[in-house]
Amino acid sequence: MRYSQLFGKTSKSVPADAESVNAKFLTQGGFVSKQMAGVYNFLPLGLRVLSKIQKIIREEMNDMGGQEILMPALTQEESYLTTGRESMEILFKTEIVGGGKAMLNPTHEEVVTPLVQSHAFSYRDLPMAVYQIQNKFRNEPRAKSGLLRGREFNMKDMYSFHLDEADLNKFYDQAIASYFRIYERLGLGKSQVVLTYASGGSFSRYSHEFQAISEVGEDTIFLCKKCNIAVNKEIIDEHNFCPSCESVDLTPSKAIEVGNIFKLRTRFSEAFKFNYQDKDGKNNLVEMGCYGMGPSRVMGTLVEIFHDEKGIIWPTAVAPFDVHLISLGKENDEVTAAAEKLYSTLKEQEIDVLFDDRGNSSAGEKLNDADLIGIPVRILLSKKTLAQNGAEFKRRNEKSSKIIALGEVVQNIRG
RNA sequence: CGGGGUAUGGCUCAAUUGGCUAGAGCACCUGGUUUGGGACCAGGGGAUUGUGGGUUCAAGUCCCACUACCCCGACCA
Repeated sequence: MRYSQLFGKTSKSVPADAESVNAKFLTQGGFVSKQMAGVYNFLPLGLRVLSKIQKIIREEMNDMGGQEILMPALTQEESYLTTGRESMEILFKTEIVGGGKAMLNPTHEEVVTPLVQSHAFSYRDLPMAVYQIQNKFRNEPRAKSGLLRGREFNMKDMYSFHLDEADLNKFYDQAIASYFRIYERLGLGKSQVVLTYASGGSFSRYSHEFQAISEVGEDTIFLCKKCNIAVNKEIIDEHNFCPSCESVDLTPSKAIEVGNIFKLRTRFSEAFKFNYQDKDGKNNLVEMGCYGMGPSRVMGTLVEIFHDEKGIIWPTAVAPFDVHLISLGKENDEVTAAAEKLYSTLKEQEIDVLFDDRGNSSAGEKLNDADLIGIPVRILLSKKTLAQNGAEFKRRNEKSSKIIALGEVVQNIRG
């Protein structure tokens, strides 16, 4: 991609209302553009990052047997009356012309439960799990912090259906492992995302949150350093010890919730009378679990965790491009020619490259933009580097740069 | 939903006690110069000052209402 043709340029000044780091850098870098409070447009750079996050999540969900579907954003009021959740304050409600009401789904239990019910009748159809990646709508009293708390936001939600509690428990534990693999691939290790015990609702003792340690987080968790797990505020109010080792030595820490899983048990199958028939011809309620993770919030979280004063430092797996190629050449000079040639070579090698081909921008402007956008590897061509028949190679997360031979650029990028 | 703050070209800001044709920087367009950390010269386009009322000879400026946005808190199956 040529930077000169990219839709969504960087800007030197940032809107005064972009206070949080993720809103500031993502807006300034041309990744997103705010529509209204808590609602964002994703521009080409931003969509690339979001898609990469979704791809990783999708692969792991498929890996644990989830089947991807797509449910509607809009659902008739009746389903919410069935579960008694029509009174949730965060529900966006709208009138249907000709009568009736519809809701913009804040989560999809009201959709997925009757959907699966209409296609699964026998114990032979279970267990199974479906998931989708789709936008959710929540009428938050206060949207805040850029992508961290929105009114419309991207969400992966998986729902699992089981014959009994034991099978639910087994799948639930697999989901925990799967979530940690996702965070790991996103660049967040076990010291950065902590399994956190939260209140379980009426049918199970605990639910679990995945909390990314960050000063800007709106949650406070209480960390047991011995077990590397935490409890949230609700739990600490009930009993102030680690649920695993019962230690009382808990350290408070601010964190961003980047995942949340629940054992729903029969909360929804009961409401919709979702029974299956077992071997003996007896009807039993289906056991359910749900597993949420928000790609857009994850994206904001990554910016909050991986940045410096100049801009974003994307983890390799989610960076919008692999390489940021900068030419400091003039129109029709040898530097420009060499950069064009290198750009073609990189594309031929299927390396995803953003080529800053602007002829009328200063070196400083290009270098600062590269730091702001945060692509992991920067390759720069100038008179100086060409004098050595080379290119400058610099990683975004390192201070130093080095000159490498023009013929070895590809292997340096891959190495 | 309670408290605090803000609203002026696309963006960041200015405009004296209420007083002349609402200024500047960035961005954008034209021409020229320039290229290793946000260059320069010349010219140019772009605003009914968030919305609606009110006071006044005169309102960006004062008053009232509303709306939007940001921050703190509450809320967050």
